[in-house]
Amino acid sequence: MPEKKPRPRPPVLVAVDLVILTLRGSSFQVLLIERGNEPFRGSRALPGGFLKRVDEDVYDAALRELQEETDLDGAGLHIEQLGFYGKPDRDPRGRVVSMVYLAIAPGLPEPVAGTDATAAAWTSIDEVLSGRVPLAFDHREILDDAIERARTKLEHTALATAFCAPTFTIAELQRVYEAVWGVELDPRNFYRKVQGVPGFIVSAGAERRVTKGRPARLFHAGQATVLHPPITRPETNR
Amino acid sequence: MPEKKPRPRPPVLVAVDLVILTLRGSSFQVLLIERGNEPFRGSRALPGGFLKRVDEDVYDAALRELQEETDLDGAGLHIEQLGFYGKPDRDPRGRVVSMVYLAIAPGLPEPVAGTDATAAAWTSIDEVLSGRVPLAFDHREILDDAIERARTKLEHTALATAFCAPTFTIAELQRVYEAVWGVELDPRNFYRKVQGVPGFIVSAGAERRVTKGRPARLFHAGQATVLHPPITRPETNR
DNA sequence: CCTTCTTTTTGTCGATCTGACAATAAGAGG
DNA sequence: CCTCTTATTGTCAGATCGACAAAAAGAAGG
Repeated sequence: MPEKKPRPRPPVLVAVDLVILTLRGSSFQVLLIERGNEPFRGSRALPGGFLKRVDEDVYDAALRELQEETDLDGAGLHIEQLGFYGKPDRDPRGRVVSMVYLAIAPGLPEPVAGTDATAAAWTSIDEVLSGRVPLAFDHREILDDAIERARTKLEHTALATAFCAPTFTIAELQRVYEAVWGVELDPRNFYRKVQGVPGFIVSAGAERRVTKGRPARLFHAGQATVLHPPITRPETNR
Repeated sequence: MPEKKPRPRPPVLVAVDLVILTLRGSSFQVLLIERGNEPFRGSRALPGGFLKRVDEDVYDAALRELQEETDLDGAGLHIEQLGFYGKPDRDPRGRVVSMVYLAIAPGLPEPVAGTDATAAAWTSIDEVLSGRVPLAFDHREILDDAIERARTKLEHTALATAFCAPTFTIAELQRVYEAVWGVELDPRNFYRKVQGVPGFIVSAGAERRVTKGRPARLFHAGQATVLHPPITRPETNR
């Protein structure tokens, strides 16, 4: 916080960016836009923008960007701070500090085309991590941080339920862990383990939903945010 | 990230604040300054300030503030991002967004008096949490987040070693957990558990250091950053 | 030197948890 | 009714955990 007599404050621009992760089928995906302006015109980038009014809350700005890019209103959607990115040379246009939020959404239909010349599209995480889809600015680094955060929080928080619809089966929850961690889990042990965590998932009546085999019970997210005991990630995969 | 034609950008100031936590004896403490200027003149606050130059890295600014307030040069010291705080009304002087870092230091001697009319002092966490020491701005909220972060990270990262000198005993490490969590732990089980985590602590020769009872072996931090298995917090204490 | 006290380190034991994997249950589709 | 697929319940040996005993290694005092 400030002290001293009024000094000239460096002109720094504050941006708000979003990493929106989802699961479509068994594919771990992120929402990217195609930039319509320089710099990095034509490149993929994370959705985001600057504060609109001087009194706009940073969190509200994130919700606004979210709604501009997707048709999500943020209700029931998981949003948390990821961090800030403020290297002096990260934007060639000048000094820009980005406040980045991480949002987790259940599998959604095709994204809405953005306002102007921007087109939003779900992109496979693998496509980005392999380098086939290069990202503008330092957004690759930001995405790496977001993925690492999601992988870690899956272990000891109820974050996995944010990838699921309001009601889901245990097998669907397992697919979240498998897709985000990139591993295969034993359904029997996963079933037992998940049910053993108090407050993680609660039965949603005796309902059922069908695909091919035996009908599965439906659950919804419990009130627990931290998992005791945690769902541990197999050590073979990092 | 930005799009569109050049628009007027809201004048937002970027501040950098620090939560510096340490352990002095068995007391969990935070470094606070006494504000020498309005607003909140005379109140306690977290150390921090604005970027000095337009091309100053945010992280470098945090290191600079750290050195101005303590005589630490950041070497061997744990520093991580805590988050950003950007509510529109958090600073009566105008729109200020704070980027906050969390620093963990081993028990240090008395802090250095700050530059101008500011005095830095270690303050017991309990004094602040109980409300006996009110903080300026939204710094109470920031400190709450920092403490929560430290408590959680103690469980599954090697953060506890950042509270210790380069070389330490297992009993000293235990005191870190006990002070930060506010619990008592069984020395026998703690000893066994800590040694069972690969890469957490490594023996520092057959050295020893004395107080009263049997001499203890010395260790230093291993290369592990995440703990497998984690050091679980007793459920009695939250 | 011997006894007492303190703190560290090594064990022990039963309850619990975990991972590998068998077996059963409940439909769908012929 | 038979087969195929997926969900759910069991089983079992090895690992882990919390509570607690016991041994080890000095310091302090007589």
